[in-house]
Amino acid sequence: MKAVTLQDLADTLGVARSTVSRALRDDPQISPTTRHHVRRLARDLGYHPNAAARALTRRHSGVVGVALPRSAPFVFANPYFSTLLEGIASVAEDAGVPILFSASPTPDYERWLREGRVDGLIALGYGVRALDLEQLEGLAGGSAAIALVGAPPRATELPTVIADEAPGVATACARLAAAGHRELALVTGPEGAAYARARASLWRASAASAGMAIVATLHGDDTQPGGAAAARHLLEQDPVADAWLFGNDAMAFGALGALEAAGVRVPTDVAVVGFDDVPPAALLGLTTVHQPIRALGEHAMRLVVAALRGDTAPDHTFSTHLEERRTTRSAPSTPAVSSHGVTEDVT
Amino acid sequence: MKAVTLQDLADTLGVARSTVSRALRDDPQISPTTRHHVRRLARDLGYHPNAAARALTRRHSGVVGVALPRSAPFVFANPYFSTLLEGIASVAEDAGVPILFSASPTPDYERWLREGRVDGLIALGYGVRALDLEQLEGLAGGSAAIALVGAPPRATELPTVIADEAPGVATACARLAAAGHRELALVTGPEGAAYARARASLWRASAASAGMAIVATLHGDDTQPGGAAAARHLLEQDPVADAWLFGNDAMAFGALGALEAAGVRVPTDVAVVGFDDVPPAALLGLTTVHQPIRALGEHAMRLVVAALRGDTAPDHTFSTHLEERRTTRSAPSTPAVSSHGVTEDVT
DNA sequence: TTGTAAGCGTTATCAA
DNA sequence: TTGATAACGCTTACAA
Repeated sequence: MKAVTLQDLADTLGVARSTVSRALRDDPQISPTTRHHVRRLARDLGYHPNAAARALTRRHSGVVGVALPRSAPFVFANPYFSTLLEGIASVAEDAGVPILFSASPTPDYERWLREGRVDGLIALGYGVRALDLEQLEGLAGGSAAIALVGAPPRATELPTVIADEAPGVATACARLAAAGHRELALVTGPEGAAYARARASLWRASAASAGMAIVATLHGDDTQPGGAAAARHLLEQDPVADAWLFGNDAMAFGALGALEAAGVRVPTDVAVVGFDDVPPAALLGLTTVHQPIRALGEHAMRLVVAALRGDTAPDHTFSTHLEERRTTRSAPSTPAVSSHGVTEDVT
Repeated sequence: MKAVTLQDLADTLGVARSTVSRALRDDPQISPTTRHHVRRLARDLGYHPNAAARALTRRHSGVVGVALPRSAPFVFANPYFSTLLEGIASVAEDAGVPILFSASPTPDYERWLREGRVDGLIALGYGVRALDLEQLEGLAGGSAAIALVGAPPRATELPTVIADEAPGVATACARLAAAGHRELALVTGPEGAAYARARASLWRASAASAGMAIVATLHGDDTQPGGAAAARHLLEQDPVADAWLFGNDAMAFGALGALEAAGVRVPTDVAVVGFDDVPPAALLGLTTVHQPIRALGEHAMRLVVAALRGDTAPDHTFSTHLEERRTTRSAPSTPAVSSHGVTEDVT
């Protein structure tokens, strides 16, 4: 039951184990015959190089870690992360790089880098706190290949993959204004999260310049139940805002369910706009700000793979746009009902 | 930029590195003072044990591999796998076990085990072929901790986590029959997949004993577009079966889209039943056979973690049930329209 | 309680 | 082209 080692091969072949090692790795200076013999024996005996020993001498593991921002139930229940992982994993697959992950909220990932368990790291979203960021920057100064996905808590030199949210938000506001909305409700992400704050102020600014106001702001937790709860709160207000903006699609899904349960018609009574455009959004006909999630993941892994090879991958700027579906109403074709000039807001 | 090693600590402290090693690991026989000194220095210098060296001497890595059945885009686009991973990852998180994965279709995982890269393995679904199965059985005879999720291609001694599909399917057929359906269409999974074949014959048998017949069978590819394509085919038949059974929810989602595009009303014109009950199914109101996907994943990881510790986890049988939602019609409350005796089929 | 020394399985350097 | 041999960083008998 013991594993076959290089020494075993060397012994039964009567050669030095360095010879075997070389034969197995296409070392240019090795006789074709011995190479052949060694390989045949290796196959016959089922030899597999020990990963730990190899990593120890080579001083790298060939593995890339992915740091998830929260615990497993949250991350895997959220299609945003699945889609990000889809992008990450598909590039990793092509590059032949195995991925190590743990959903632990503890910053295990920094330890992994230091322990040599992984050579590179992709840190997702608000899993990165200001404190960790400093550590990561130090590590990156060494040989670690690091990429961040999503807005970090502060400006950093670390390669960061992010999409410009302004275009999508601006279009959304323009459309909402054109459809006659004037007072909106906003359900943002967790209070502490930098990205949520940024997104919220972007919505506010865009709404203002489209001639609308945000009359109610709630903090959600980025989950579907959280969105449902927010919806119930919003429904209690008087008057109820007739267009609701969400910090992500998951919350919008929850709200849609709550709205249906309450017998409120969408988009007739209230319009709903999500954020991210995760796959189920299309299924449900949710109008949402589209982010190229999968492409973000792909690019992050590409950056890391390139850094691992000592190369540097080209930078790329991602954008967003509005995906208009069935949870918002379009601008009235006949301006009969609305007041004059309303349609001027449309871009 | 070089990493701090045990030797470094030993040198600056003037002790042997074995002493340092012991002090760092709560070795019972070590003086509290030296232990304290060592630990303080370790913290100050930012010492982190090298994972490769440790794995090399300890002969295990502490990592568990997850073998995905297909390539990344397929796996992560499918909520079934996300949910499975949710269960797997949440148990792993509690146990402090990192997860290594690659979505490569090649059986890399068997190599991983032999290379000592992972100590245990969870192989998902039809990623396991008959050939690999033999290898895995051999490995499990050694010290490898292996668990399978989903029906393997043939009977095996390997711990397998699976849900009994019969109850859910039986109820579905009973309800369909009660609602007046007599001729069904079935869209199964990939032709070669063992699980798809099993599921198909279960549907056939259950339908028959509920007095219905399956008049059309199509092979889908378990994806949403595949389901949409299947739906278009089914719509061309004459007459169109008025209840459609799908091998998984993803295909049912695709079909629902195609049906809507074709202007066919669900469930009035055709009833749709999915399989798995992935999260979006509830969102869409899809009637489907519920599998406890997350629990399956949790249990698989529990089996592996237990095996890693030399323990043995309790066996558990999972079941299925029908989740009735809006894509099937219920039995008529007044038996006026249907012939006598129809409602007798209801359990 | 601590030190010495022999591995763990591989790679790499230097001779031969 | 091949062979010794010294790392790589840690653990673990066995001594002291």
